Amino acid sequence: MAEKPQQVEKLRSLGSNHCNNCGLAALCLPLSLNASDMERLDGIIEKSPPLKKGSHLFHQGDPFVSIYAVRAGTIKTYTVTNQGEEQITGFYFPGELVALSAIATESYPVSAKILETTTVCEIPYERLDELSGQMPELRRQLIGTMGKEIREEQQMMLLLSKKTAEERVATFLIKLSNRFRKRGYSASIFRLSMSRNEIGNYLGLAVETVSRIFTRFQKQHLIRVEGKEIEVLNLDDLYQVSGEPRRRTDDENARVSS
Amino acid sequence: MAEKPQQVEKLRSLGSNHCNNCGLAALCLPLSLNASDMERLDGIIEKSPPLKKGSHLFHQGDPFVSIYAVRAGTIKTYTVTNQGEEQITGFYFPGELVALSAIATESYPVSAKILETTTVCEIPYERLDELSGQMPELRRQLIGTMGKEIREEQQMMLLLSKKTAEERVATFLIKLSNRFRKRGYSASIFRLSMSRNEIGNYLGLAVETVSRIFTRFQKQHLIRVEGKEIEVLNLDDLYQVSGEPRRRTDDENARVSS
DNA sequence: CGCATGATTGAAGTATATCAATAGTGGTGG
DNA sequence: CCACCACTATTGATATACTTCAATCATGCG
Repeated sequence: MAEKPQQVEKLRSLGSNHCNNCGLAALCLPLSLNASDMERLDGIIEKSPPLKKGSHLFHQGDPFVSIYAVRAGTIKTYTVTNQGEEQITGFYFPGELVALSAIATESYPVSAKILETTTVCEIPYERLDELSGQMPELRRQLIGTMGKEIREEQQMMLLLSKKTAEERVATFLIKLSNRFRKRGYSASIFRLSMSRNEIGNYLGLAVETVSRIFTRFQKQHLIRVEGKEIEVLNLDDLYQVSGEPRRRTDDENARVSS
Repeated sequence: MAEKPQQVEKLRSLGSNHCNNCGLAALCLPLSLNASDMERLDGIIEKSPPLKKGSHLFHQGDPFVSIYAVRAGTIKTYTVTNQGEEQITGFYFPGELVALSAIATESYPVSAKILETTTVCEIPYERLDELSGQMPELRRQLIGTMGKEIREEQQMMLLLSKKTAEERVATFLIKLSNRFRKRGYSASIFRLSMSRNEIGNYLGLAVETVSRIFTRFQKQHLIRVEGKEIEVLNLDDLYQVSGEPRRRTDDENARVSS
C-alpha cells in the first residue's frame, strides 16, 4: 500500500518507515539499489505495528503470503511434531528474514511466535518474486540469504548430531554474541529474549542441562549469568569449549574493521 | 587434496545429453520452458563422465563454481568439524541438486563424495544466475528448490533433536523409500548405497546402534535386511515407529496418482 | 584367494534425561 | 507498593538410551 509520494522529510521520531532510511537495510538488504529501484522495493513493504509478546506472526499451516524482516524484537520459529512436541527451528533478530522456509509452499511449514515486543516489515512474496525478476541485485540477495540459511541449518545439524551439551551451549552463546555485535550491540553483555526452556529445546537439551551448564560456565568464569542477562567474560575459552573455529566470519570482519 | 577432475569433459556422444531428452528433467527441472528457453538452459549444462566411487565432486573450501544435478548414482555431502570429525549433511539421488548450500559463498561449505559410480550435470552458477534473471520460471524453480532444502533440514533438526534411535532409523528408511518411488523405482525393495557407518553419522547415531536397530526391525518383521538390500515389509508399522505422519507429501501424490 | 574393511553382537560405561523439591521472578490487582 | 500467584529457573538424586570397547563374523575387491 503506497504511502503518498510526498515522503520528503525523514520522520526520525517515529522511526523511518522506508527501507532507505532504515538502519537495518545494510543487514536485511545488503544490496546497492538506485533510488528508483529502492522506491519500488519500498513500495511493497508494510511496516507492522508493535506485536505483543506471546502472539503469533503466523501459524504452521496458514496459507503462505509473506516473508518478514524483523525491525525490532525477537521471533522464534518452530514446528510441531506428530506427538505434539515443539521443535524450535530458529531465533530471529532485527535485520533477519523470517519464513524463508515457506517459500514455494502453499502454507507455512513452521509457526512464528513473538518473544518480546516486536515490529516487522511484511514483504508479500508474490510481489517480491516479481521484483526479483526485474532487479538482479535483489534476486541475488534473496537467493544468497536462502543459501546462508541452508548453511546455518547444516551447522545446526552438526551441533545436534556431534556436539556435547557444553559445546552446544557455548556455541549458542558465541553465535548470539556475534549476531548482536553485527547489529551494533554489545557482543559481551546482552539479554536473552528466550527462556531456558526454549534454549534447551533449540539445542536438543533438557532445561535442567542448560541451567546446569550456565552455572558451570559461570564457575569457570567463562560467563556471568544473572537471570536473562549474560556477560561473556572469556570469549577465547568459550570458543575453546564450543569446538568452533575462532576464525571470523565475513560478516564479523565487515563490522570489526569499521 | 584434490583427486583430479575426471569430471569436466564434454561427452556429447553418450546417451541423451540434453535436458529435454533427460528422463530426470521432471525432477530436477519441474518447469515448463519453451523450446528456446530449454535450449539456452541446456547450453550451460555439462554432463560429466561416470565418476568413480570414493572420488570427490568437490571439497569443502574449493572455490564455488557450479551446482550439480545427479543423473545416476549417489552422492553424499559432509562437513568436517574442527576436531576432524565428519558430519554428513545429505545424500543425493538422481534428479536432485547438490551444493545449493554453496550458493552466494566464495567456496563450498561442504565436501561432496561419490558413493557409487555416478554421473552428474554440472551447472555453472554464474550462468544459471544470469539465466534465472531472464527466465522467471527457472528462477522460481531454483528458489523453490532452495526452500525445499531448508524445510528438509528443519525436519532433520527435529529428528536429531527429538527422535529416538528407532524413530530416526524408521524415518530414514521411509524417506529413502519415498524418494525411490518418486523416481520410479521400487519403494519396497531397494539397495542402500551408503554404509551403516554413514547412516549412523547422518542420523547422529553410532554404527552399532544402527546395526542393532536393523536387526530389531527385522525381528519385528518391519523390514528384511540382507546386507545393503532392504525390503520394507510393513510400511504402516514403520510409519508408526517413525513418528512421522502418514499423510502423503505433494510429491508422493504426484507420483502415486500417475 | 586373502586381506582389509564393514557389519553384527555382547558387555560395560557415561552423558544427559527424568523425577523431584526448592528457590527465584515477574506480572497483576488490591 | 506490596502481596500474591503462576511460571521459570536452579539444584540434587536417580534412571536410561545410547555410546564405547571388544570380539567375531561377513563381504568384496585387488
